[in-house]
Amino acid sequence: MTSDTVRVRFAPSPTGYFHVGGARTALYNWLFARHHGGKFILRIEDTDRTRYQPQALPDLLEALRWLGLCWDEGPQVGGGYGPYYQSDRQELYQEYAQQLVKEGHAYPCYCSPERLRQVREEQRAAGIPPGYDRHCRDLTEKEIAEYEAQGLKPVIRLAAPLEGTTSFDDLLRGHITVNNRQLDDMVLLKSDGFPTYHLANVVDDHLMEITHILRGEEWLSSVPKHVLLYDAFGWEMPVQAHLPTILDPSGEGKLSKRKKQTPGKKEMPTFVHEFREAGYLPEAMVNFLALVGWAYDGQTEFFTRDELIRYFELEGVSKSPSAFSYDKLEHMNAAYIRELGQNDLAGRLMRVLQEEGLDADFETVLQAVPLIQTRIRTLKDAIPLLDFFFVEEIDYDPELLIQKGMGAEGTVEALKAAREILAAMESFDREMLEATLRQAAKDLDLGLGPFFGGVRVACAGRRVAPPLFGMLAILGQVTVVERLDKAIRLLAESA
RNA sequence: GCCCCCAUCGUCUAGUGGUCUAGGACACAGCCCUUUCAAGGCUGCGACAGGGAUUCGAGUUCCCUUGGGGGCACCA
Repeated sequence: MTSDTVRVRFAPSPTGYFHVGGARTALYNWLFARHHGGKFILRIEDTDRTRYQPQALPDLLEALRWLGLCWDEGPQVGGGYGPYYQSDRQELYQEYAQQLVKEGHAYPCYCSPERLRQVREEQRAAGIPPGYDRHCRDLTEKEIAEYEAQGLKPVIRLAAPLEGTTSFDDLLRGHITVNNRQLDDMVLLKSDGFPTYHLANVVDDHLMEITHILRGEEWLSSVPKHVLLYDAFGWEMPVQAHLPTILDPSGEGKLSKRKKQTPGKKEMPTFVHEFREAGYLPEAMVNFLALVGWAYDGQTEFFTRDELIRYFELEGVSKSPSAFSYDKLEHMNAAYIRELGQNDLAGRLMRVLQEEGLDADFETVLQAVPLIQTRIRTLKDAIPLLDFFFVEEIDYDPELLIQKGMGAEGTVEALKAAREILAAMESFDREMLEATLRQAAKDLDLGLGPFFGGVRVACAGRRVAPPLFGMLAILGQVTVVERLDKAIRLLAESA
């Protein structure tokens, strides 16, 4: 294959929020296109009016942009093969369907949905594979005229061969053959005039000169039907590669089909926008997603975008379904956060803090970044480590102040001592704070843990907080003394 | 029920007949470091689904079984 002829497409249907599984498919298509210097096309398959969701399209476009998967042709960017919305291509599908009817490859079917359902039920009851019984396949001109006279709107069905076999090659799975008896006469054009996936997909892939189809494994069993269509049209079928399914972390069932609520467990994101909101970095998502079903050498796990483009090969794509590991994603996200420049991280944290309703200022966040950079796995993890910098009064349970082995009274004494020492300091920088407080602990004969622990809770309102000295320096002497005073008062009151 | 696909540690995977007493990563456990929590360092736990066949030799090839996944719409 010549590298400049590769054309791949990602063709989602706007029926809901954009899912990570779809993102992985889009990513592989994008990587494949970039690797071969080809084109990545985005096509919107909006042919189902009943499932259409208006928020799905903006969600999809935003998610793809967030992940950095820019498309060369498609919505908002145009291209020479448009339109890229199938709803704008209706006449095209109707023409092609009519062509097939004319040539005897397809026929109108007037069966009602009720009849079809009934047929299926009977088949199921009888233990035979469900499928259309080809009731309308050999209608006479007269019968057709009668149906039309009744005002019935037909669907157009493909006249699939009754015998023989159909086979094709999948780049990942090799040669696949099915018995034509398994194929039924699929609907190409619905009675509302819209095409089904099968027709629209085949027509568009041909017209858009798609060279490689990389899509989810769930499509594998409909490829034989597509082969029939390509044959009927006399077109060459693009190269096929069916990507393994992404499974729920339990390994049971597709991630996209998982029940959102697992009792007793926290709800994990599955939509791309949810990952963004949860504080995952797009570069980490891309790196991680690339590795769900693909490996380079089994050793390297961190790749820049350019490295992914350079190394990505279909040959490295796994055939078996893979579970989606949130643990590994978090690990990778944390690693990416650690690699971020301080200004960069601070900027990203600002957005998260503001979304949380905190009145954060960039300077303070930037100062705090070195304290928390190794402590957060997602951007959202920063909230409990930073929120107390940006509120007037912190609110917490006074019980938290009490340190192990010190009791309430001992803690009050330690806090009072710390308050006096801190209030008396002339310079409040990190080094000075560390030197002073360490000396104080020694002088007071107090353990570092309990002594520092009380001050930490008094100033942060939490037992887990950023490293003490840096935190105090950022808070500033006035605030620190105020908070210590309050802590002493609270503890005295509750005792 | 029928059809298709798949099968290495709990998970993601490396492995394309001999270098495999099977490598890496996540998770988990222990130790070190340590003011909390992390990060970091070291160590440990842990897999070729089962059975046949081919071969001097099989994780690697073939068959069967089992298991898992997907599909069987006027949805994509």
